[in-house]
Amino acid sequence: MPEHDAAATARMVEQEGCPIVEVLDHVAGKWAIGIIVAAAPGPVRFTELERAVDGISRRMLTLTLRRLERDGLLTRTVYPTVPPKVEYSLTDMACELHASLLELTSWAERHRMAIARARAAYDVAHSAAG
Amino acid sequence: MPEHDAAATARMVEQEGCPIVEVLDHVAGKWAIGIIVAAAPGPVRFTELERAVDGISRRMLTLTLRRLERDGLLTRTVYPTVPPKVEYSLTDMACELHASLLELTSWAERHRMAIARARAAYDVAHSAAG
DNA sequence: CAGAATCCTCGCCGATACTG
DNA sequence: CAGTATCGGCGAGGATTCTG
Repeated sequence: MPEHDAAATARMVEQEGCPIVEVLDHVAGKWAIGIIVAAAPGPVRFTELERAVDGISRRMLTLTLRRLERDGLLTRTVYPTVPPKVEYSLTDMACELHASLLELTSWAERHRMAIARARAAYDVAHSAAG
Repeated sequence: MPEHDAAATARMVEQEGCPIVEVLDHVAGKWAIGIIVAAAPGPVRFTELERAVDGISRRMLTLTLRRLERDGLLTRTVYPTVPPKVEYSLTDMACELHASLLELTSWAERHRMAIARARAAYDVAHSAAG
């Protein structure tokens, strides 16, 4: 049983919706970004995502997929075959999001070196001096 | 004492830089987005940020500011007056990021209702049925 | 293949109190 | 005004094991 707070959920629907900070936390969360970007080209299977996202554990992949599905960003399609086959696709809502997320990962890729250097500089400055 | 793992930091600088997932986790983290967006128009003071970011505690504001400064996204300027005055500004690197983050918050704003509804729907579907 | 279940650890994060 | 210090709960998240 997930047992999410039903009262809180009802309040959200009747009022103004989900708090922005919570939306962003889900949608731009540590693993969600990679998953959405990886799922954008088309239906993707569980194991493909596991390889694509890099560093994610099976557990966190499952949990994040469930949360994204609950938020209406992913659709989950089960094919009752042996072995089982499950495909994840972005909803229209998530497709709209995809471009921004791509920009984000592109930015991260371009600046990862600069960030590493900034950190090292900060660390020496704040260990030697007070 | 921050005591970050110096060996790991050195490895990052010499090799390919900071892992993307970690960059994204910092830059698009729960509070970082709001802070960067709020600081984009120009130098912002601590208390302005505290009011702007909505829901953030003084502690998390401080910690997130420090982390963003360490990553080279914010510059912190202290004016030795009484009472003290501290201003935070985005670095060029962070300015580049700002546009993407704005798109993100805009998306979140537009879809918060839909997300709340999706959740409610998911919850009833997965409590009644198996 | 695509998970569910369990255990355990670590860091986020709020609450509170104190300071230059 | 702009922090720092400390405590404590709770959830993120890895490792491992089991399953239809």
